[in-house]
Amino acid sequence: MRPLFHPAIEDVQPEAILHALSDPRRAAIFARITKAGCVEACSAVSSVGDQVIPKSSLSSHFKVLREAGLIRCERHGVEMRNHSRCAEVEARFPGLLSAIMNAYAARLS
Amino acid sequence: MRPLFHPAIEDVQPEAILHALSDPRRAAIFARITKAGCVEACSAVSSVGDQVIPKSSLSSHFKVLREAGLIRCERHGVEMRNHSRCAEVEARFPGLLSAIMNAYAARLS
DNA sequence: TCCATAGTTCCGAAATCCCGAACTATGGGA
DNA sequence: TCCCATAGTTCGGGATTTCGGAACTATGGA
Repeated sequence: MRPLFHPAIEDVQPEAILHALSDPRRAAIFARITKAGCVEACSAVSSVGDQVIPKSSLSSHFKVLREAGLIRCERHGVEMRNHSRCAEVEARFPGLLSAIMNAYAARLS
Repeated sequence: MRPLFHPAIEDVQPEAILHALSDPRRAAIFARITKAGCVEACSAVSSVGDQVIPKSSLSSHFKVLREAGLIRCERHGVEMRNHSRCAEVEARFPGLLSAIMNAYAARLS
């Protein structure tokens, strides 16, 4: 299996990050990966809140996060390990990710 | 003409803001309004960079920004005045807008 | 070799975006 | 008052994107 594409940090674009995180489910997935540092599998986040996400949709959400430069994915055996690239992104766009994640956390709903 | 809908600041959702600003043209429009405090008309921003935006598209971009809670629009005679709501949004989601606008400004391309 | 698990790809339906054309609203003449 | 010009919205339908079930691929273990 060919290695997955990951953009270099200098190629990461703000619009891609905003688009990726403008979906609350993707934002929740990213928050979980970031909090855990590394979530072992896509299937480890097979639901967000009480909402079950079909695995084809989940796969494309991970792809969007990966191509936006937010996570790094590598296969370990039969499963995928997803790492947050928040430190890199923070260096390139200071304050962006924390402000976004705080905004979601601050939401009442 | 009935007054335009504006969400109360407590109803403003992070995903709506991220979606609105994930389009570079909308982000540029919002930046211009914010910088100016108040841009007199939609037609005053009829192009972004060297790219001309048709007025039907422009109208819908303003609608997205307005419904996301980012701007306030009121008719003055034949034209519209658009005000940035950045102070309100800043109070609700601290650091969010400045981080986003800085991210766009930091982009090389 | 066969099977189970973990993800990806495919594809059709649904939703969204885009923009030209037609329409509406307002104010300024004549 | 009537007509026109300007400013912006709405409509319609074609293009693009998103969603998710079903089929497929990749890996490791029995």
